[in-house]
Amino acid sequence: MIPVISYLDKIHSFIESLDHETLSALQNISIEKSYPKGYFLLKQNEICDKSYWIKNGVARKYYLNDGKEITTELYFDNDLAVSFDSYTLQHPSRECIETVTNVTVSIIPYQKFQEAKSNYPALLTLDLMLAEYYAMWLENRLFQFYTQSATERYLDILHKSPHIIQSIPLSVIASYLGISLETLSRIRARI
Amino acid sequence: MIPVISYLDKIHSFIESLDHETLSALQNISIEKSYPKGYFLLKQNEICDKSYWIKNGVARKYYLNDGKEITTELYFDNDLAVSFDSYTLQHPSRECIETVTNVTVSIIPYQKFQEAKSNYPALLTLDLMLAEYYAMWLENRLFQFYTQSATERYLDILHKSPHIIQSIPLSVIASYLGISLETLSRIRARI
DNA sequence: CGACATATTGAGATCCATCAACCAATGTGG
DNA sequence: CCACATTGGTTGATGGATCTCAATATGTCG
Repeated sequence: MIPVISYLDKIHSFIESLDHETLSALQNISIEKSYPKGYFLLKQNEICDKSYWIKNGVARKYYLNDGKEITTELYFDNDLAVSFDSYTLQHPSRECIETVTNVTVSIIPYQKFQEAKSNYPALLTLDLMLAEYYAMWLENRLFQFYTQSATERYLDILHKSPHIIQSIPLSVIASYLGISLETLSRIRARI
Repeated sequence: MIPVISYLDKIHSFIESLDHETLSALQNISIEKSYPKGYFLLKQNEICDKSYWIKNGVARKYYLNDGKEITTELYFDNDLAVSFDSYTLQHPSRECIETVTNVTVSIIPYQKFQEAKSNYPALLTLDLMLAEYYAMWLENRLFQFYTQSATERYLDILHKSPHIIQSIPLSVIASYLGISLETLSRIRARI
Protein backbone atom coordinates (compact mmCIF):
# COMPACT_ATOMS: atom_id res chain seq x y z
CA MET A 1 0.00 0.00 0.00
CA ILE A 2 1.25 3.43 -0.99
CA PRO A 3 2.08 5.74 1.94
CA VAL A 4 -0.56 8.33 1.16
CA ILE A 5 -0.77 9.27 4.80
CA SER A 6 2.68 10.82 4.72
CA TYR A 7 1.41 13.06 1.94
CA LEU A 8 -1.32 14.27 4.28
CA ASP A 9 1.40 15.24 6.74
CA LYS A 10 3.14 17.13 3.98
CA ILE A 11 -0.08 19.00 3.21
CA HIS A 12 -0.52 19.92 6.85
CA SER A 13 3.01 21.23 7.15
CA PHE A 14 2.50 23.16 3.94
CA ILE A 15 -0.54 24.83 5.45
CA GLU A 16 1.34 25.66 8.63
CA SER A 17 4.20 27.14 6.64
CA LEU A 18 1.93 29.52 4.70
CA ASP A 19 2.71 33.20 5.09
CA HIS A 20 0.57 35.19 7.46
CA GLU A 21 -1.41 36.99 4.76
CA THR A 22 -2.43 33.83 2.98
CA LEU A 23 -3.42 32.19 6.22
CA SER A 24 -5.60 35.08 7.31
CA ALA A 25 -7.13 35.26 3.85
CA LEU A 26 -8.15 31.64 4.37
CA GLN A 27 -9.55 32.40 7.81
CA ASN A 28 -11.50 35.37 6.49
CA ILE A 29 -13.48 33.19 4.12
CA SER A 30 -14.05 30.37 6.63
CA ILE A 31 -17.14 30.05 8.78
CA GLU A 32 -17.40 27.59 11.63
CA LYS A 33 -20.74 25.87 12.16
CA SER A 34 -22.22 22.95 14.07
CA TYR A 35 -24.85 20.48 12.90
CA PRO A 36 -26.80 17.71 14.63
CA LYS A 37 -26.49 14.02 13.86
CA GLY A 38 -28.32 13.04 10.68
CA TYR A 39 -28.03 16.46 9.03
CA PHE A 40 -27.37 16.67 5.30
CA LEU A 41 -24.41 18.93 4.58
CA LEU A 42 -25.08 18.20 0.90
CA LYS A 43 -28.19 16.70 -0.65
CA GLN A 44 -28.35 14.71 -3.85
CA ASN A 45 -28.68 16.88 -6.98
CA GLU A 46 -27.48 19.96 -5.18
CA ILE A 47 -24.30 21.63 -6.39
CA CYS A 48 -21.51 21.24 -3.88
CA ASP A 49 -20.54 24.89 -3.55
CA LYS A 50 -18.82 24.61 -0.18
CA SER A 51 -16.03 22.54 1.29
CA TYR A 52 -16.35 21.25 4.83
CA TRP A 53 -13.33 20.86 7.03
CA ILE A 54 -14.38 18.51 9.82
CA LYS A 55 -13.32 19.99 13.15
CA ASN A 56 -15.10 17.48 15.27
CA GLY A 57 -17.42 14.54 14.71
CA VAL A 58 -18.11 12.02 11.97
CA ALA A 59 -19.78 12.29 8.55
CA ARG A 60 -20.13 10.19 5.45
CA LYS A 61 -20.66 10.59 1.74
CA TYR A 62 -22.92 8.16 -0.12
CA TYR A 63 -25.30 7.72 -3.00
CA LEU A 64 -28.28 5.52 -3.74
CA ASN A 65 -28.19 2.82 -6.37
CA ASP A 66 -31.29 0.66 -6.83
CA GLY A 67 -32.45 1.97 -3.47
CA LYS A 68 -29.25 0.72 -1.85
CA GLU A 69 -26.86 3.08 -0.12
CA ILE A 70 -23.26 2.99 -1.31
CA THR A 71 -20.97 4.79 1.11
CA THR A 72 -18.01 6.24 -0.74
CA GLU A 73 -16.15 8.03 2.01
CA LEU A 74 -16.07 8.42 5.78
CA TYR A 75 -14.94 11.64 7.42
CA PHE A 76 -13.33 12.16 10.81
CA ASP A 77 -11.50 15.00 12.52
CA ASN A 78 -9.35 17.03 10.13
CA ASP A 79 -10.82 15.44 7.00
CA LEU A 80 -12.05 17.55 4.12
CA ALA A 81 -15.56 16.66 3.01
CA VAL A 82 -16.70 17.52 -0.51
CA SER A 83 -18.39 15.78 -3.39
CA PHE A 84 -15.31 16.07 -5.59
CA ASP A 85 -16.83 16.06 -9.06
CA SER A 86 -19.73 18.26 -8.06
CA TYR A 87 -17.36 20.72 -6.43
CA THR A 88 -14.88 20.72 -9.31
CA LEU A 89 -17.37 20.92 -12.16
CA GLN A 90 -20.01 22.83 -10.18
CA HIS A 91 -22.56 20.31 -11.40
CA PRO A 92 -25.37 18.64 -9.42
CA SER A 93 -24.06 15.92 -7.13
CA ARG A 94 -25.00 12.27 -7.33
CA GLU A 95 -23.71 11.89 -3.78
CA CYS A 96 -24.95 13.35 -0.55
CA ILE A 97 -23.02 14.10 2.63
CA GLU A 98 -24.69 13.29 5.93
CA THR A 99 -23.47 13.74 9.49
CA VAL A 100 -23.18 10.51 11.47
CA THR A 101 -22.75 12.29 14.82
CA ASN A 102 -23.03 15.90 15.85
CA VAL A 103 -20.30 17.72 13.95
CA THR A 104 -18.50 21.02 13.91
CA VAL A 105 -17.14 22.07 10.54
CA SER A 106 -15.21 24.92 9.04
CA ILE A 107 -16.90 25.95 5.81
CA ILE A 108 -15.27 27.63 2.83
CA PRO A 109 -17.53 28.63 -0.08
CA TYR A 110 -16.33 27.50 -3.52
CA GLN A 111 -16.44 30.98 -5.06
CA LYS A 112 -14.48 32.58 -2.26
CA PHE A 113 -11.80 29.93 -2.48
CA GLN A 114 -11.48 30.41 -6.24
CA GLU A 115 -11.00 34.13 -5.72
CA ALA A 116 -8.50 33.55 -2.94
CA LYS A 117 -6.53 31.21 -5.21
CA SER A 118 -5.98 33.94 -7.76
CA ASN A 119 -4.88 36.43 -5.11
CA TYR A 120 -2.73 34.03 -3.10
CA PRO A 121 -0.86 31.64 -5.42
CA ALA A 122 0.17 29.35 -2.58
CA LEU A 123 -3.48 28.33 -2.32
CA LEU A 124 -3.28 27.06 -5.87
CA THR A 125 -0.48 24.77 -4.80
CA LEU A 126 -2.55 23.72 -1.81
CA ASP A 127 -5.49 22.93 -4.06
CA LEU A 128 -3.22 20.81 -6.25
CA MET A 129 -1.89 18.91 -3.26
CA LEU A 130 -5.41 18.21 -2.04
CA ALA A 131 -6.48 16.94 -5.47
CA GLU A 132 -3.37 14.77 -5.68
CA TYR A 133 -4.05 13.37 -2.25
CA TYR A 134 -7.63 12.52 -3.14
CA ALA A 135 -6.56 10.86 -6.41
CA MET A 136 -4.06 8.67 -4.55
CA TRP A 137 -6.65 7.85 -1.93
CA LEU A 138 -9.00 6.72 -4.71
CA GLU A 139 -6.23 4.66 -6.33
CA ASN A 140 -5.69 2.87 -3.04
CA ARG A 141 -9.38 2.23 -2.63
CA LEU A 142 -9.60 0.74 -6.12
CA PHE A 143 -6.49 -1.29 -5.33
CA GLN A 144 -8.24 -2.76 -2.32
CA PHE A 145 -11.30 -3.75 -4.31
CA TYR A 146 -9.11 -5.32 -6.98
CA THR A 147 -6.93 -7.32 -4.68
CA GLN A 148 -8.76 -8.03 -1.44
CA SER A 149 -11.76 -10.09 -0.42
CA ALA A 150 -14.48 -8.60 1.78
CA THR A 151 -12.94 -10.28 4.81
CA GLU A 152 -9.51 -8.82 4.08
CA ARG A 153 -10.97 -5.37 3.58
CA TYR A 154 -12.77 -5.63 6.91
CA LEU A 155 -9.63 -6.80 8.72
CA ASP A 156 -7.76 -3.92 7.17
CA ILE A 157 -10.17 -1.42 8.66
CA LEU A 158 -10.16 -3.29 11.94
CA HIS A 159 -6.38 -3.00 12.23
CA LYS A 160 -5.65 0.32 10.57
CA SER A 161 -8.76 2.34 11.42
CA PRO A 162 -10.40 0.84 14.51
CA HIS A 163 -12.07 4.20 15.19
CA ILE A 164 -14.30 3.47 12.20
CA ILE A 165 -15.64 0.30 13.76
CA GLN A 166 -16.26 2.07 17.03
CA SER A 167 -18.11 5.11 15.82
CA ILE A 168 -20.14 3.95 12.83
CA PRO A 169 -23.12 1.57 12.53
CA LEU A 170 -22.38 -1.78 10.90
CA SER A 171 -24.84 -1.10 8.11
CA VAL A 172 -22.77 1.90 7.02
CA ILE A 173 -19.50 0.02 7.36
CA ALA A 174 -20.95 -2.74 5.18
CA SER A 175 -21.92 -0.29 2.47
CA TYR A 176 -18.46 1.29 2.73
CA LEU A 177 -16.90 -2.16 2.27
CA GLY A 178 -19.17 -2.81 -0.70
CA ILE A 179 -20.94 -5.77 0.90
CA SER A 180 -24.32 -6.46 2.49
CA LEU A 181 -24.96 -6.07 6.18
CA GLU A 182 -25.56 -9.81 6.44
CA THR A 183 -22.21 -10.67 4.91
CA LEU A 184 -20.44 -8.30 7.26
CA SER A 185 -22.25 -9.87 10.19
CA ARG A 186 -21.07 -13.32 9.09
CA ILE A 187 -17.50 -12.12 8.59
CA ARG A 188 -17.48 -10.75 12.12
CA ALA A 189 -18.91 -13.98 13.50
CA ARG A 190 -16.21 -16.02 11.75
CA ILE A 191 -13.29 -14.11 13.25
CA MET B 1 -22.20 9.05 -15.21
CA ILE B 2 -20.47 12.37 -14.65
CA PRO B 3 -19.44 14.19 -17.85
CA VAL B 4 -15.70 14.00 -17.22
CA ILE B 5 -15.05 14.07 -20.94
CA SER B 6 -16.17 17.67 -21.18
CA TYR B 7 -13.54 18.50 -18.59
CA LEU B 8 -10.92 17.00 -20.91
CA ASP B 9 -12.11 19.41 -23.58
CA LYS B 10 -11.73 22.25 -21.12
CA ILE B 11 -8.17 21.16 -20.39
CA HIS B 12 -7.37 21.05 -24.07
CA SER B 13 -8.73 24.51 -24.70
CA PHE B 14 -6.81 25.74 -21.67
CA ILE B 15 -3.60 24.40 -23.21
CA GLU B 16 -4.38 26.01 -26.55
CA SER B 17 -5.07 29.33 -24.86
CA LEU B 18 -1.70 29.40 -23.08
CA ASP B 19 0.52 32.36 -23.89
CA HIS B 20 3.32 31.82 -26.34
CA GLU B 21 6.10 31.80 -23.77
CA THR B 22 4.50 29.15 -21.62
CA LEU B 23 3.80 26.99 -24.62
CA SER B 24 7.33 27.16 -25.90
CA ALA B 25 8.66 26.48 -22.40
CA LEU B 26 6.60 23.30 -22.50
CA GLN B 27 7.93 22.39 -25.91
CA ASN B 28 11.51 23.02 -24.83
CA ILE B 29 11.30 20.36 -22.13
CA SER B 30 9.44 17.83 -24.31
CA ILE B 31 11.14 15.07 -26.28
CA GLU B 32 9.35 12.96 -28.84
CA LYS B 33 10.26 9.29 -29.03
CA SER B 34 8.96 6.06 -30.55
CA TYR B 35 8.90 2.61 -29.01
CA PRO B 36 8.05 -0.84 -30.34
CA LYS B 37 5.11 -2.95 -29.19
CA GLY B 38 5.74 -4.63 -25.83
CA TYR B 39 8.18 -1.99 -24.59
CA PHE B 40 8.10 -0.96 -20.92
CA LEU B 41 7.85 2.80 -20.58
CA LEU B 42 7.93 2.22 -16.83
CA LYS B 43 8.94 -0.93 -14.98
CA GLN B 44 7.72 -2.02 -11.58
CA ASN B 45 9.72 -0.52 -8.68
CA GLU B 46 11.14 2.22 -10.86
CA ILE B 47 10.32 5.80 -9.98
CA CYS B 48 8.05 7.37 -12.57
CA ASP B 49 10.14 10.45 -13.32
CA LYS B 50 8.62 11.20 -16.71
CA SER B 51 5.17 11.78 -18.10
CA TYR B 52 4.25 10.32 -21.47
CA TRP B 53 1.83 12.07 -23.75
CA ILE B 54 0.65 9.47 -26.22
CA LYS B 55 0.89 10.87 -29.73
CA ASN B 56 0.09 7.66 -31.50
CA GLY B 57 -0.53 4.06 -30.52
CA VAL B 58 -1.83 2.18 -27.49
CA ALA B 59 -0.37 1.49 -24.06
CA ARG B 60 -1.55 0.16 -20.74
CA LYS B 61 -0.72 0.41 -17.05
CA TYR B 62 -0.94 -2.67 -14.85
CA TYR B 63 0.44 -4.45 -11.83
CA LEU B 64 0.79 -8.02 -10.72
CA ASN B 65 -1.17 -9.46 -7.83
CA ASP B 66 -0.72 -13.14 -7.00
CA GLY B 67 0.90 -13.53 -10.41
CA LYS B 68 -2.23 -12.12 -12.03
CA GLU B 69 -2.15 -8.96 -14.11
CA ILE B 70 -4.54 -6.19 -13.11
CA THR B 71 -4.82 -3.55 -15.80
CA THR B 72 -5.62 -0.19 -14.25
CA GLU B 73 -5.64 2.08 -17.27
CA LEU B 74 -5.58 2.00 -21.07
CA TYR B 75 -4.01 4.78 -23.09
CA PHE B 76 -4.84 5.97 -26.59
CA ASP B 77 -4.01 9.02 -28.69
CA ASN B 78 -3.81 12.21 -26.61
CA ASP B 79 -3.88 10.39 -23.29
CA LEU B 80 -1.36 11.17 -20.58
CA ALA B 81 0.38 8.09 -19.21
CA VAL B 82 1.95 8.17 -15.74
CA SER B 83 1.89 6.07 -12.63
CA PHE B 84 0.17 8.79 -10.62
CA ASP B 85 1.33 8.01 -7.11
CA SER B 86 4.86 7.18 -8.19
CA TYR B 87 5.03 10.41 -10.17
CA THR B 88 3.52 12.54 -7.43
CA LEU B 89 5.46 11.11 -4.50
CA GLN B 90 8.55 10.19 -6.54
CA HIS B 91 8.41 6.77 -4.93
CA PRO B 92 8.96 3.38 -6.60
CA SER B 93 5.95 2.33 -8.64
CA ARG B 94 3.83 -0.77 -8.02
CA GLU B 95 2.53 -0.43 -11.56
CA CYS B 96 4.32 -0.73 -14.87
CA ILE B 97 3.42 0.87 -18.20
CA GLU B 98 3.77 -1.25 -21.32
CA THR B 99 3.12 -0.41 -24.95
CA VAL B 100 0.41 -2.52 -26.58
CA THR B 101 1.29 -1.41 -30.11
CA ASN B 102 4.14 0.65 -31.52
CA VAL B 103 3.77 4.09 -29.96
CA THR B 104 5.06 7.59 -30.36
CA VAL B 105 5.09 9.67 -27.18
CA SER B 106 6.02 13.13 -26.09
CA ILE B 107 8.06 12.88 -22.90
CA ILE B 108 8.38 15.51 -20.19
CA PRO B 109 10.76 14.80 -17.29
CA TYR B 110 9.29 15.32 -13.81
CA GLN B 111 12.04 17.67 -12.65
CA LYS B 112 11.80 19.89 -15.70
CA PHE B 113 8.05 20.18 -15.33
CA GLN B 114 8.38 21.13 -11.66
CA GLU B 115 10.82 23.88 -12.59
CA ALA B 116 8.59 25.06 -15.40
CA LYS B 117 5.65 25.23 -13.00
CA SER B 118 7.45 27.70 -10.77
CA ASN B 119 8.44 29.89 -13.73
CA TYR B 120 5.12 29.71 -15.57
CA PRO B 121 2.21 29.79 -13.12
CA ALA B 122 -0.31 28.74 -15.75
CA LEU B 123 1.33 25.31 -15.71
CA LEU B 124 0.42 25.01 -12.06
CA THR B 125 -3.21 25.49 -13.03
CA LEU B 126 -2.76 22.95 -15.79
CA ASP B 127 -1.30 20.46 -13.33
CA LEU B 128 -4.27 21.00 -11.05
CA MET B 129 -6.72 20.42 -13.88
CA LEU B 130 -4.98 17.20 -14.84
CA ALA B 131 -5.04 15.93 -11.25
CA GLU B 132 -8.72 16.86 -10.96
CA TYR B 133 -9.48 15.06 -14.18
CA TYR B 134 -7.69 11.94 -13.04
CA ALA B 135 -9.49 11.98 -9.69
CA MET B 136 -12.87 12.22 -11.41
CA TRP B 137 -11.88 9.47 -13.81
CA LEU B 138 -11.05 7.27 -10.81
CA GLU B 139 -14.34 8.15 -9.13
CA ASN B 140 -16.19 7.04 -12.24
CA ARG B 141 -14.25 3.82 -12.41
CA LEU B 142 -15.05 3.05 -8.78
CA PHE B 143 -18.66 3.97 -9.48
CA GLN B 144 -18.76 1.38 -12.24
CA PHE B 145 -17.37 -1.35 -10.02
CA TYR B 146 -19.89 -0.46 -7.30
CA THR B 147 -22.94 -0.39 -9.48
CA GLN B 148 -22.42 -2.55 -12.56
CA SER B 149 -22.05 -6.24 -13.22
CA ALA B 150 -19.22 -7.53 -15.40
CA THR B 151 -21.62 -7.79 -18.33
CA GLU B 152 -22.74 -4.20 -17.92
CA ARG B 153 -19.16 -2.99 -17.72
CA TYR B 154 -18.32 -4.86 -20.89
CA LEU B 155 -21.33 -3.49 -22.73
CA ASP B 156 -20.35 -0.03 -21.60
CA ILE B 157 -16.95 -0.37 -23.23
CA LEU B 158 -18.50 -1.93 -26.30
CA HIS B 159 -20.79 1.05 -26.79
CA LYS B 160 -18.71 3.95 -25.54
CA SER B 161 -15.19 2.84 -26.43
CA PRO B 162 -15.37 0.31 -29.26
CA HIS B 163 -11.78 1.17 -30.19
CA ILE B 164 -10.72 -0.65 -27.02
CA ILE B 165 -12.28 -3.90 -28.17
CA GLN B 166 -10.69 -3.58 -31.57
CA SER B 167 -7.14 -2.82 -30.58
CA ILE B 168 -6.55 -4.76 -27.38
CA PRO B 169 -6.35 -8.52 -26.66
CA LEU B 170 -9.27 -9.98 -24.71
CA SER B 171 -6.97 -11.08 -21.90
CA VAL B 172 -6.07 -7.43 -21.27
CA ILE B 173 -9.65 -6.27 -21.56
CA ALA B 174 -10.66 -8.90 -19.03
CA SER B 175 -8.05 -7.72 -16.57
CA TYR B 176 -9.19 -4.12 -17.16
CA LEU B 177 -12.77 -5.17 -16.43
CA GLY B 178 -11.63 -6.95 -13.27
CA ILE B 179 -12.75 -10.40 -14.43
CA SER B 180 -11.11 -13.57 -15.72
CA LEU B 181 -10.55 -14.19 -19.40
CA GLU B 182 -12.98 -17.12 -19.25
CA THR B 183 -15.77 -15.00 -17.82
CA LEU B 184 -15.26 -12.38 -20.51
CA SER B 185 -15.39 -15.08 -23.15
CA ARG B 186 -18.69 -16.34 -21.77
CA ILE B 187 -20.13 -12.83 -21.59
CA ARG B 188 -19.29 -12.31 -25.25
CA ALA B 189 -20.83 -15.65 -26.20
CA ARG B 190 -24.06 -14.76 -24.39
CA ILE B 191 -24.60 -11.51 -26.26
C1' DC C 1 3.33 -27.20 -41.50
C1' DG C 2 4.37 -26.78 -36.63
C1' DA C 3 4.50 -24.07 -32.53
C1' DC C 4 2.99 -20.73 -29.46
C1' DA C 5 -0.19 -17.35 -28.23
C1' DT C 6 -5.06 -16.41 -28.02
C1' DA C 7 -9.74 -17.71 -27.20
C1' DT C 8 -13.66 -20.97 -26.06
C1' DT C 9 -16.10 -24.35 -23.41
C1' DG C 10 -17.15 -27.45 -19.44
C1' DA C 11 -17.48 -28.85 -14.49
C1' DG C 12 -17.05 -27.82 -9.91
C1' DA C 13 -16.11 -24.69 -6.09
C1' DT C 14 -16.42 -20.21 -3.73
C1' DC C 15 -17.96 -15.89 -2.47
C1' DC C 16 -21.47 -13.08 -1.70
C1' DA C 17 -26.46 -11.37 -2.38
C1' DT C 18 -31.15 -11.86 -1.32
C1' DC C 19 -35.12 -13.03 1.27
C1' DA C 20 -36.96 -14.17 5.53
C1' DA C 21 -37.14 -15.04 10.31
C1' DC C 22 -35.53 -13.75 14.57
C1' DC C 23 -33.40 -11.26 18.55
C1' DA C 24 -31.93 -7.39 21.57
C1' DA C 25 -31.78 -2.71 22.84
C1' DT C 26 -33.91 1.70 22.78
C1' DG C 27 -37.64 4.95 22.67
C1' DT C 28 -42.22 6.64 22.88
C1' DG C 29 -47.06 7.45 23.70
C1' DG C 30 -50.68 6.43 26.67
C1' DC D 1 -44.25 2.01 33.72
C1' DC D 2 -45.85 -0.93 30.27
C1' DA D 3 -47.04 -2.25 25.33
C1' DC D 4 -45.47 -1.65 21.13
C1' DA D 5 -42.83 0.24 17.36
C1' DT D 6 -38.24 1.18 15.64
C1' DT D 7 -33.50 0.52 14.93
C1' DG D 8 -29.52 -2.35 14.64
C1' DG D 9 -27.75 -6.74 14.27
C1' DT D 10 -27.72 -12.04 13.69
C1' DT D 11 -28.72 -16.42 11.52
C1' DG D 12 -30.44 -19.77 7.97
C1' DA D 13 -31.55 -21.34 3.26
C1' DT D 14 -31.03 -20.66 -1.44
C1' DG D 15 -29.36 -18.88 -5.80
C1' DG D 16 -26.43 -16.28 -8.91
C1' DA D 17 -22.13 -14.47 -10.49
C1' DT D 18 -17.69 -15.41 -11.09
C1' DC D 19 -13.32 -18.09 -10.25
C1' DT D 20 -10.32 -21.99 -11.06
C1' DC D 21 -8.65 -25.92 -13.33
C1' DA D 22 -8.62 -28.49 -17.37
C1' DA D 23 -9.52 -29.64 -22.05
C1' DT D 24 -10.17 -28.09 -26.62
C1' DA D 25 -10.24 -24.97 -30.49
C1' DT D 26 -8.52 -21.20 -33.38
C1' DG D 27 -5.42 -18.22 -35.01
C1' DT D 28 -1.01 -16.50 -36.71
C1' DC D 29 3.68 -16.28 -37.70
C1' DG D 30 8.25 -18.12 -38.58
